[in-house]
Amino acid sequence: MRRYHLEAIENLGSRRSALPIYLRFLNELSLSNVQTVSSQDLGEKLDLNPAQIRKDLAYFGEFGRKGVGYNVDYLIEKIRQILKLDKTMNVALIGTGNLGRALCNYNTYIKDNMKIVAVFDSDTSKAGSSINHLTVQPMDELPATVAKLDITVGIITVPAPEAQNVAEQFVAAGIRGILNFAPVVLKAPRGVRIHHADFTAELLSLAYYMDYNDQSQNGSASV
Amino acid sequence: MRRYHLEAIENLGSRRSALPIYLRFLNELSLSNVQTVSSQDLGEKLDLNPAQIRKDLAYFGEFGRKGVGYNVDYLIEKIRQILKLDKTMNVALIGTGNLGRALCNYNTYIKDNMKIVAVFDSDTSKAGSSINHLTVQPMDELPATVAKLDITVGIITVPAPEAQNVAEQFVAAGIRGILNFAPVVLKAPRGVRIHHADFTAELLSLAYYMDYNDQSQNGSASV
DNA sequence: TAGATTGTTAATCGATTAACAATC
DNA sequence: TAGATTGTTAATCGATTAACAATC
Repeated sequence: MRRYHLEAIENLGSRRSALPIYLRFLNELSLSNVQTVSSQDLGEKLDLNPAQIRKDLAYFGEFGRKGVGYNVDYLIEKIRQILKLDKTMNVALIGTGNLGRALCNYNTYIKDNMKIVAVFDSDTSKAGSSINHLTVQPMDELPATVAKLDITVGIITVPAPEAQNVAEQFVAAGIRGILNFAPVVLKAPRGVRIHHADFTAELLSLAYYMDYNDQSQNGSASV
Repeated sequence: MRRYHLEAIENLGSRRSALPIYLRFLNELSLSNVQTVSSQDLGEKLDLNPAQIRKDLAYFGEFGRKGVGYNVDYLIEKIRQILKLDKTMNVALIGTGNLGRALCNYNTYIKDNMKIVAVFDSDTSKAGSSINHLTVQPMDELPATVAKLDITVGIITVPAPEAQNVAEQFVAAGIRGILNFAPVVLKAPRGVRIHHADFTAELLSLAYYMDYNDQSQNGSASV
């Protein structure tokens, strides 16, 4: 009786590696003036298999030195290059509910390379109001603003039923990547990348796993 | 030259199935008075392989009828049982920044089975202020409140450097599951389940994939 | 009955891990 | 030199998909 599949929902870290995750920890190390790190160290801290980390990095180049490890600052530089974090991207956000406003306030920059430069809401009564130095615009200004400000990324924070429609307006306006917070699976044409930031799914599965943990305490199974 | 690994960051949907995702779509169908659905239909809508969906569901029981498909309402009921969505869980949230406040306002219920019933902030000057009918409490009241209100789930919306510390306070107070929004990998003892809702990692990898799409348009590769 | 669709086995595919030669 | 740690190959493990008998 294996729990073969729901395991795949897994919390981050254990499975599926990710350069962004490495980068975050490397930045910490750099701040603490650590100069060198081994795949062993990284693996321990991030709960990953060292072989996996070496393989991930080796895929993009030879960044380490045998017998020594990885130079922290050099590795940071390389990963930033790979992830294209050098050039800043302009971001438009649609949906000025609580979550949308939170993101706008988060910082004008959400992470080093992403900057929210325009905010929209389909509710025209909201147009003209101000969020963290940005003026909320009506939807019909989207195409012109995207072109004018060279916006390449869109963030969707509208209610689920509106999300697909909003995504299509982003695509029509020429956006290349979308981060979707609405709890629906969105479709987009090839050439437009959609990432989902769906914490409601994480919450829903949490209860399941909490009980699963109960069981494993009564004897069997790992995790 | 395969992009073998970063593919794993993938947007939801394509790989790794998940009962919560099925449930969401089934609920839509139910609202539209659709009575029956096939793994084919589900697969098309959710961008998943029908065999995968059948396998996922079959693992928990025989919910379908050969030659017919799945009864929507029956399947909803079963999935809700599996995910333990029947009983409500009480949730405490720590960190009343923009994101924390957004979640509190989201609804007193965040999803059917989770209810934020207490809010904390380590900044004692914030204690006593009110967010959506909840009074912000100082951290030292956490253990007593968790016990009194039978809180089993914790949400972390503090800055990254504080997150591990906050998680440990949750654990000490007896919480069983944590949803972490801070961009760090948290450690917790066995028996405590941690899920990550890390949209910053999704954002960071977005740029990488947007360029990758460029390349695939110039000839090669799938995805 | 003929057509459809499940549940499940078998085949494929891909990802993770172990192991080790190369080398700092 | 001896010890450490990479990059990478080979072995394992697990997940995805195809295929099909069972059956509605």
